[in-house]
Amino acid sequence: MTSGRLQRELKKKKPFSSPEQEALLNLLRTNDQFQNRFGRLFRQFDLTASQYNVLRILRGEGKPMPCLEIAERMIQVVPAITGLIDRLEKQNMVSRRRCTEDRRVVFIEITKKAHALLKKMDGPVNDLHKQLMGHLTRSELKELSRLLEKARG
Amino acid sequence: MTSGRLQRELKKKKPFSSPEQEALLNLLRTNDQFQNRFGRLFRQFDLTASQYNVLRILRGEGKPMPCLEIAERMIQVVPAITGLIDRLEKQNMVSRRRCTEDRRVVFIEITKKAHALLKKMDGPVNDLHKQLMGHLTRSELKELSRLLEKARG
DNA sequence: AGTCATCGATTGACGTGTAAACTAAACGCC
DNA sequence: GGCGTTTAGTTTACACGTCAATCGATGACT
Repeated sequence: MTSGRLQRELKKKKPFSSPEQEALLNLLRTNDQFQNRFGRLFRQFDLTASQYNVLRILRGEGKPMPCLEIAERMIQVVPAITGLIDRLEKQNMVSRRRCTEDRRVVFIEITKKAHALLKKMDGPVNDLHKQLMGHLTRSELKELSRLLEKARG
Repeated sequence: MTSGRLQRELKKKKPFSSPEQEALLNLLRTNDQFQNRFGRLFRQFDLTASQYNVLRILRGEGKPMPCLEIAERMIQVVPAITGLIDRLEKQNMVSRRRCTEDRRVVFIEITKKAHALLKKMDGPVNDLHKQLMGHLTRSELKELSRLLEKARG
């Protein structure tokens, strides 16, 4: 009976009403647990998960990006980006620059300070990836990714 | 090349540095998408996901519960529960009652109004479960649960 | 009995996610 | 040129989630 584990974790009395429900709750719970772990790691560097995410996106792009494009890649609702950028700007992690051709768009640029911070974090972040997922075999990881993509699709 | 899908979704230029990272990001993304769907459903009934969760726990238990026990089952940090209960109480979904033997603990009880609301929501919630996960076969669902439990463990 | 540690719950400060309404710039089209 | 629409970004209001600090009630120990 492998299906008892989540039930036990939730101290649930009745079994799950369907495998769909069980998989869903497993997903939510695993995600929650992992996010906590990452949150704690990021906090050691005075960043939140979202802030780290923004910086990663900017580094990956390699050049300044408009606000909206960042928001899209984060699947984040637009208004939230403003405050996020505000706080990063206050910490000198990014800088805003108004585009001259289209004065509606604001370009966000990552600073040297942020670059250095990210570099310092790369090791620990990768370690955590390995720690959270490393005990799955390579084929299990591929299968997990496949199932999640199928679920999303 | 099945691994291209998430990369495309994130408009990422470089491939993932490891299967661990890819699985992790797939997890985060799938979770996010599903939470949005549920959030939208709950909002139609003027509830948030957390509030619904509290009510489900209370209904499942079948009798009043102390605050702390609810918090534990939600994996939620304790202080957040207070406000959550506050809002539910304001909507007459739960009621607080101080325990007489140990005056530190506060028992939370679900109201008839909440019971009726939950009953009305059961159908739609189950439908959404099916919609989100129903296109996976039974054995895929079991495998997904197994992998997630293993990842957590 | 008196003091100290612990426990259940709460409060306050901060960052974030969501929706709705708004500003300002750019575009489209006559 | 002028008018409406679209677009990028912001503000505001509210619900969380997290941490640190608090408060009253209980328990434990001497």
